[in-house]
Amino acid sequence: MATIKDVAKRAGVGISSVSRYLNNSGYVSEENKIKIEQAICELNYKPSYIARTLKARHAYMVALFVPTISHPFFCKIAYYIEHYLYERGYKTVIISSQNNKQKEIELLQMLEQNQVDGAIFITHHYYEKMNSKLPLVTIDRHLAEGVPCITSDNYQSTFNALEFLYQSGCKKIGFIGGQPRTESEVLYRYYAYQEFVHERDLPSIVSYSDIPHGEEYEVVRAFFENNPKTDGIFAASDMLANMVYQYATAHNIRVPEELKIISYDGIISEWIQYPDFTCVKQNVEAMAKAAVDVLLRRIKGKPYDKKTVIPCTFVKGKTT
Amino acid sequence: MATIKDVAKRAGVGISSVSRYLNNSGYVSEENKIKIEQAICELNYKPSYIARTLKARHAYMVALFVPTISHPFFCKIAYYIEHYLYERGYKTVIISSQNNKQKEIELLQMLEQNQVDGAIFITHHYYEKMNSKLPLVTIDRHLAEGVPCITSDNYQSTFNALEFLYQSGCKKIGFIGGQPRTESEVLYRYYAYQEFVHERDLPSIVSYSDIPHGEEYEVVRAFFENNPKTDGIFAASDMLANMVYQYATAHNIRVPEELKIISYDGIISEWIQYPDFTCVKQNVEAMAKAAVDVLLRRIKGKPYDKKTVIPCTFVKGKTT
DNA sequence: GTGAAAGCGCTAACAA
DNA sequence: TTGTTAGCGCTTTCAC
Repeated sequence: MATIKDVAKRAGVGISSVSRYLNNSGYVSEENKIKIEQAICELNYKPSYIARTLKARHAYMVALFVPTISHPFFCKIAYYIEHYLYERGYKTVIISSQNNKQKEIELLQMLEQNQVDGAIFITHHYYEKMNSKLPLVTIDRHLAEGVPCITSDNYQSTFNALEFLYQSGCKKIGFIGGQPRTESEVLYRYYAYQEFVHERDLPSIVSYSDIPHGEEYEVVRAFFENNPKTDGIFAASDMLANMVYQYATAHNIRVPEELKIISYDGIISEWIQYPDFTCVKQNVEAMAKAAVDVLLRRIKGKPYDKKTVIPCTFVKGKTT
Repeated sequence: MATIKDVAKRAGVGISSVSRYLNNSGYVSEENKIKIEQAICELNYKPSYIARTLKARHAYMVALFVPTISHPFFCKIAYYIEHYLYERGYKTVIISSQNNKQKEIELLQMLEQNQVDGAIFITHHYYEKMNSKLPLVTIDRHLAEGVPCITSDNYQSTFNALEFLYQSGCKKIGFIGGQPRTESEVLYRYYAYQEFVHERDLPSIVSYSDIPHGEEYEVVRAFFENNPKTDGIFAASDMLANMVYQYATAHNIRVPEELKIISYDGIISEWIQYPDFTCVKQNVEAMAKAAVDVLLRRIKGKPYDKKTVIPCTFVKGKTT
């Protein structure tokens, strides 16, 4: 590996001239520029990021913390975050935490050691140690006082979707969702439902618990056995909506004639396109862009918004 | 940020004693150990990864190159790769390349600058510059001579699946797959089909082209219009299998009575569980583990296998 | 305009 | 056993 020293020697100039040339800082004569360019080319020299980081105190890396990267929503947002970070010159270190405290601690160390410049969180844990000084941003989660948060308008879009079901004639509208373990923007989907049925004087038909992975169908089955006359479902995730549809098919309940379904997220549908769910689609790309933007503002010491709300899109499909 | 110097001063010892203490190398008296521990604690000192890397020439980071992280197969394998790398003390930098040459070049730079210690490739491009000296590993792709490759036994498992269709009574078995743009292990799914129908003296009914994202259904439709009497389908991916099922449902073709479907991958099915496809499941976790293992052997200069073949699992569902 | 020199925080060889 | 010292590759004053 050639170093800056080798380049300087070969070009017959000083080290700092090479450095100035590389960083476009200070003056380098045309004559020397050419010599340096040649030397760099001949030696196939690449400046060391590591050494630069040691001096400059930034690594151009950001850590992305997700509960699991193997999930439709998280991998999609990871996709856009990586994209926008890359566009701004940053690499993405992925940490699939499995709610593993140890990984959280390592992240803090990475931050403190300048191995990464900041972090984006999309996770369920609450971390007391994460004070607002560190360059953090969260998506859909409240981490701590002062940590900026990007979220979709869970409340309003859920409310609108419910209104749509109501206007379509549903009188027994159910809510099926997994209960988040911590304070999270996702809770607002549930709040919106409760306020909606209260306002409209409708019955509250709810399945809202911490659903273990793989138990989704069982939850849906139990829901329908307890509430067979439900004529509209708001499912808080793609996966649950699919289970509802599957249950309906298996029990000869016609969708949308007898049962209308609206799903939140609309991520899986892009892959399988069947059934064509009516859904509230989170604007994942915009959320990712905003997260990157706010984080880089923090890193660079620029002013930023404490909270950014991204509107959802209502997509009419064939299940309503 | 406290440095090793601060710790040494506070503990009243030399810098190298602290370093020795931290790295468990060389001798440090019990007395000094305690003093050092205290100083570290009081100052909340964390050794700088960056500075260490500069000296030691490795970053404990690995780059993972995928065409897109927003895809069931790639995000699942990314999940396991991150897991196993983490277990071995390495972080994962994700690069979602979109077949973007520029990102490839940056990766090479990262390698050359020791910003990452190695890379795992799951991508469609062929890169001439990637010589076998660099610590690379590929999954399901041939990159270049000498770059070790991890792959599932595409040929044998496809062949077995076709045999299963045949034994179940199918006489007109079709193959639908997207054609990889480069030499790839995935090609063997197609080869296996061709040899199978040749051996059994069956007609070759094939749709095999480079399918643009979103065009899957159109491809399936065209296939069935040209070959309406097909009674068995081997779909080279989850997504295509779903499209086939969707087409069948829409055209009142009963599955599995009139049409049997076997899907390769079986990843999406874990998310949606419907329909319950018979499928050839790649052992993603084992592939990831092998990739990490081979890569770290390369990085550490240990001997490794040029090619590792991971067996697939045949899972009987309700579409056959 | 330019280059020598002083670090960034750490490791490791070497002298004490 | 310990501390001093010379780098790792780069950036950045600061004299020349």
